[in-house]
Amino acid sequence: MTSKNSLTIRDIARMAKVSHTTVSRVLNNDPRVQEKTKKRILDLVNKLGFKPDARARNLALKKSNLIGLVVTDIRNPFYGDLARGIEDKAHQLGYNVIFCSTDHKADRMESYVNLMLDVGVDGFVFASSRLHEPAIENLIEKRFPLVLVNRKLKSENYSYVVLDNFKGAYDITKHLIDSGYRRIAIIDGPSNVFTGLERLKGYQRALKDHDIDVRPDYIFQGNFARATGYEGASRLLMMKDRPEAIFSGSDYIAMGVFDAIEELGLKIPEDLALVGFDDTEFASNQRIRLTTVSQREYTMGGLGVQILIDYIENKEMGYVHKVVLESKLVIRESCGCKLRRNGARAAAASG
Amino acid sequence: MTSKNSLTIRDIARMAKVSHTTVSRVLNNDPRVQEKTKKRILDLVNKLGFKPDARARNLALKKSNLIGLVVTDIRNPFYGDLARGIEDKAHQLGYNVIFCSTDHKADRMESYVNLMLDVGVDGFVFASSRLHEPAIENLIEKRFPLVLVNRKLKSENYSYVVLDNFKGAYDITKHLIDSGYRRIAIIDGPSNVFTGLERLKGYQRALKDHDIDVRPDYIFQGNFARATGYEGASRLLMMKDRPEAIFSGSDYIAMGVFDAIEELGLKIPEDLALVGFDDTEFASNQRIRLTTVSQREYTMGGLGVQILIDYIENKEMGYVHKVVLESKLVIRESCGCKLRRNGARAAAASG
DNA sequence: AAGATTTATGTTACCGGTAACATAAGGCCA
DNA sequence: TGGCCTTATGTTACCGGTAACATAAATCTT
Repeated sequence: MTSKNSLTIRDIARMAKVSHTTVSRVLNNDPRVQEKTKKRILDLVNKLGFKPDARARNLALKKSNLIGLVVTDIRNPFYGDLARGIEDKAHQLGYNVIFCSTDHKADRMESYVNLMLDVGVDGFVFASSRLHEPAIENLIEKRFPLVLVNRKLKSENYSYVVLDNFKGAYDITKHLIDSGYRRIAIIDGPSNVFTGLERLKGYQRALKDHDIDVRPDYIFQGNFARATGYEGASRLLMMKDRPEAIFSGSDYIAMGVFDAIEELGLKIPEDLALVGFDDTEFASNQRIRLTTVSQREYTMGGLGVQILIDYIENKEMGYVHKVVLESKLVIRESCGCKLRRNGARAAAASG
Repeated sequence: MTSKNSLTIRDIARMAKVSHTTVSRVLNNDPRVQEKTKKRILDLVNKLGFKPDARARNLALKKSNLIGLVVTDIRNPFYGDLARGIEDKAHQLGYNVIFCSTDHKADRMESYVNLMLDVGVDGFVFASSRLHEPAIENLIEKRFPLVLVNRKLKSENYSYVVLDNFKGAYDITKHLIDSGYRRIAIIDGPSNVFTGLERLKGYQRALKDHDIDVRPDYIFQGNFARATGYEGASRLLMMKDRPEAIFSGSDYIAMGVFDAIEELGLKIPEDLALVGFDDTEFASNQRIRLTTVSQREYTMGGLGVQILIDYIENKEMGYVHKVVLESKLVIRESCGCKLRRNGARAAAASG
């Protein structure tokens, strides 16, 4: 072969003096073939290094064993972890993964979905989606196999695997409150995205439950990226009554907050308590020690494809799986709770 | 459709009262169709939302427009960047990308290559490979389209895009020397991998060129991961005449070095100078400010696929492209050069 | 031992596109 | 006005697998 293996099962058949169907049977482990015939064919196949053409098989079976993965940006380590979880499970189940990054742009979403549909993917894992996403809703309506991971839409008629973002945000905000902070700001992703919205809600609810005013000027929204953290922190820390604590909607945002803080010469946690969300490698670095919320994105990804493939392979049972994973608070140093525990107790008692 | 669009060009043809070939022609913008016939067909296609079956086309054309990307671990941000560069360029050229992570395990490499071959990829981008990699060498021999990115094999009969790793390592080591350090250790990836080997060589050569002994006990090798950095630094910093400076073969390794250093209560750069390689987001964080070597992995990825697709589409001109990109030193604070410049000048003059 | 059943294998159609090769109709030219 | 060329479209085969159905030989029944 020069690059296309030009041998076909008919060639093998001719050489083995059988019909091509028999060869096909051998290759598919069909029991209806005599042992010695099977051996003769297999020997030839091995000797010649014959590989059946996947394109032909795909066509005949109407199947590609390909899964489309849609993320916001594969460069973001969060999606890297997710992708790896998906990849491992998919390979284990005999599927390959094709991916694309939408950057949250509607037109990219649209065209990538079409591109992947063109390729003939058997199903989709969407890890990027706004709360309202026509391209996805369209597929759901057509009952095309798909699952959302770390995302939800407004509607509920599809399968998803998400973390309990609301609770994660609530818990970490509460942790700040319990540590004695009152002036707590949030730098978050957009609220037209599930995670952004839920984290904002969790934050707001935690404040309300502890009789702390939700100040609009303590809410900064952008995307989940580092630049947003930098801008948000720069803005917030210029205020006359600047916050004592910042809850970043993602560790990546927190990274940007660190950028700003170092520039301003402030210390964490002494001058500002900072917490994040995701528990990325960055957060666990000993120089950073960011208190955050653990996501288990690898697990989410794995669960997601598993559900998807299940659906692809037994689509008659078309019911929907909704998985909500528990969030877990990961307490390190950046929240300053170890410094302020005593004050916290007092405050909690009075609240 | 339930998930498989069951319309075919023959259905459209029947409705438009033409032959299926005419429909095929319209879909492929073949000029040999009358305008009004074309319009009639196009109207039907749009009205019914007809999409030609990619599997059938793939079979007929012996092409899949799919590229296989092989990385070590997609979770590693370095590969994330690379993947994104590849993805963007591939999409732009009408290709999709399917990926897998080998973790540098030979059997995974072998089986993933086969899996992707099964899918029918038109070519490969290998961003993971040891210096000797039978699975890849095998493909090269068969003249299967492929390109290596950030990796080379021992042989030279294939296309690749790499950074000048030797020079990058040389320069950054020299920078440490110029800053006045003499006891310089290295924590590197394995030397059966191109990048690991070249970086080690660059380091050694820089020392030799400045009449500094290459001490074997200052060389710690593992993989390019964080844990290696942690272990290496822990070991090196326990030595009686511990190094004044550490060159980490990757920023990710450097991250592990930070872990160890914080635990030991040492300061960077006062107690230890630290430099990395890759210029990841971590390195540029203001809390970290790691001096490192910029890789331009996004660019490398893009160039890589471009060469690959070129080859796929005009394979007659089967010659090989060898691209070596310039490395660039990114000087931040972790190397301590700003503190020691003066001493450095003196040392350089005497060396 | 004849008919029923099982086993091994072959024949043929099909999946849904593309493409080489007809063919029929209209325009052009001498 | 008949032959030639061009243009629009159709016929048929093909890409390389899978699968339903057919058939022939071997084995099992009774």
